[in-house]
Amino acid sequence: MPIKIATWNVNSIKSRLGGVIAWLKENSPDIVLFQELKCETQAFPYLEIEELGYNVAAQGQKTYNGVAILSKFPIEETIKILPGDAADDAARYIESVISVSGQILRVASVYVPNGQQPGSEKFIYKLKFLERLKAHEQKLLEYDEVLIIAGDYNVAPSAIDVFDPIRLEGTTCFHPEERARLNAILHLGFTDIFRAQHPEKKQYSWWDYRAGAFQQNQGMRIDLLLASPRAADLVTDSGIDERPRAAEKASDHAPVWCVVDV
DNA sequence: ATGGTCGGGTGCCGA
Repeated sequence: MPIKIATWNVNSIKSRLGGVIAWLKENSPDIVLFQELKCETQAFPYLEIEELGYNVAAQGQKTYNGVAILSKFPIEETIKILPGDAADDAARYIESVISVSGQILRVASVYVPNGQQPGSEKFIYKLKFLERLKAHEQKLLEYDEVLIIAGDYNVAPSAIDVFDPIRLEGTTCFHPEERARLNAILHLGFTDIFRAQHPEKKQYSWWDYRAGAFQQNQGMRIDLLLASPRAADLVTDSGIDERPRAAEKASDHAPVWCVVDV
């Protein structure tokens, strides 16, 4: 049974709701992973989303961050924090077990910190967050499940994933320390679904609002769907839908999707 | 060109 899974950094669910609902209606993804809700949990537009046939698990906070999981299938259990740092209460991680006609699927929506500038305190927090994510994903791999951990990783994996790799080398989202930590996650056995399916394709998932970056296609591929070995074996299709990025009042990220035949 | 444009929330911060 083909299951369509999408990840999308919406950059404020409340200001994006019309476009998000239109995209959900047009594309009918079965599971959707949101980042950057920018609203508190109780302010999530549950009614409007549930009306489309989704169950919702959300973890928000005031002003910043915020992640959610939408599923047309029952959500069995959910955790709302990334283990490994009890002092970190930022709403950057949510993970659910989803039951698809008797089969178990585990998905997570992750919003990796942007990191501001290399060397800054926020950059160190980003690197530590990626290490925490690796430790958790390593544990999850032991379950040998169909597992997809997707979201805004805020790291472009390789030179092909940024519009000017020479100029951008060493800058935020394309720094060797970030790539090393993302690669450490991939080396656990995760597959970057889009890249595995489209080895040569230069396509981005994020474009800066400033300086006409989208119009000039000056972007980065920082929104990733990472599949466990069992999930990777079931992927039949994937892509990045740039159309919503061209719309009025667009998020600066495009949705990235895949199909898993469970 | 070391800028620029967004959203949140009400002064700037984060991206």
